[in-house]
Amino acid sequence: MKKSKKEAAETRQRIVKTASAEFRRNGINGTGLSDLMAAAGLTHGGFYRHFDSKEQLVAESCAAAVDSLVESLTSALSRKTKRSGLEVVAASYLSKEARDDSSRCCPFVALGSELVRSDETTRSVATDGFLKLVDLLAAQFSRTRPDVAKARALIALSTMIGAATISRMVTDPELSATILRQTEKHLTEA
Amino acid sequence: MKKSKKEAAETRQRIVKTASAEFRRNGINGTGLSDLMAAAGLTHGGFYRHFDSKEQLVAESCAAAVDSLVESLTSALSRKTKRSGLEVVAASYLSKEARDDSSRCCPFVALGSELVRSDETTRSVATDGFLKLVDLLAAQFSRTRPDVAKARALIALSTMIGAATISRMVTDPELSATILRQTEKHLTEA
DNA sequence: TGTACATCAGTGAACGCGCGTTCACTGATGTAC
DNA sequence: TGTACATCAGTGAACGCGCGTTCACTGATGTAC
Repeated sequence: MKKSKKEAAETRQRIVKTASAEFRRNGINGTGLSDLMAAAGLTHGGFYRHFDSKEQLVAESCAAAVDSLVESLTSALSRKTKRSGLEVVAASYLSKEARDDSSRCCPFVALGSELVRSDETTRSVATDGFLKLVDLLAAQFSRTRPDVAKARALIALSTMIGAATISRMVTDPELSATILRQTEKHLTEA
Repeated sequence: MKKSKKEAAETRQRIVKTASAEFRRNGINGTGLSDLMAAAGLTHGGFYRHFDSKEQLVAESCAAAVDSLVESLTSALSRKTKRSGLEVVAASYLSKEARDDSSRCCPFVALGSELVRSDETTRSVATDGFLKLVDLLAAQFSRTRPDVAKARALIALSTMIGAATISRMVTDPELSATILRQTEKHLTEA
């Protein structure tokens, strides 16, 4: 049953990609390794050929989630429109579609309070990921002093992450929509 | 071993209060009923004399956490200072002390992404709690149209919740402090 | 007011279950000669 | 290039553990007469 090195590398990548979606969808605690491996088309026994522990996969899939978010934001930003960079990013964070598609959303929105309780390595990976997002957004504030741009980006991201989290938690659909709308308006008018 | 009605009611209250701290400290999934009951000075078997399920306790302790937060904010706001209401609230959300004391912090910061995955009842309780905080903060924006004050409060709370969550997640102490400081500055200068 | 009895808060053992992890095994892959 | 053998990706059963929940039991409380 042994697979070639190339196949094994593809399998590993598939597990990380699946995990990055499943963790965001069902939470870290809510995603068992058996279900996760099944979702990747494998049985659970093979997991430890690729990873030392579940926590290691959490860290890697958090990094993968950030990378795919950065990629999708970069691609949206490269489509030249009349909208500012911040408008594009805010629309991506604060649309109803993003709110309802947890498997593809920002990992800090989907997993925020779970990441806070993750181990040092995972939190360190999450920190790097957050800084990547800060840099990406700060770069959109052209003609602004770098330190000011970074502060603005940091605040805008915190605001979007908080608003997106609350908009998911709330049971009243109207309130949820209001949170998204008002926050987007606030960010793009300032 | 039966206790009087008064004692039983006190016990129930003690369990909710303990849970409200323990859930915030260790997360909902990270807090087992045995440990929780032990922390309240009881054995786990008695739990179901007071609650139908763990989830019911989650809902009640979320409400209790919001109530105690509202109380502590109200008390801080009533101490007349030169600071505006928003300044007082922001200081309370974004101080290092608040960041490091998870058992007493805002439940949306401590449990955000876990509450999103909780059941309808819990999320409904959380929604009511969020609206209480919105109203409390909106009331601080005097001489402002009520709908504008509510929008401002909603955005300020989202920002504080997002920033506080990220400041806890991040491994770099300097970055964590910067997030708190810049966000507080941003909120109180606007 | 006193007595007999039902109630029920709290105990601690036990339940089934799913979790993360381990392991013996299979058989295709990769390597040494 | 062909052959013998070591490697190891993936399988599926099994492990111990802690979880939420249930239950028989105890004995003080509360109630009916």
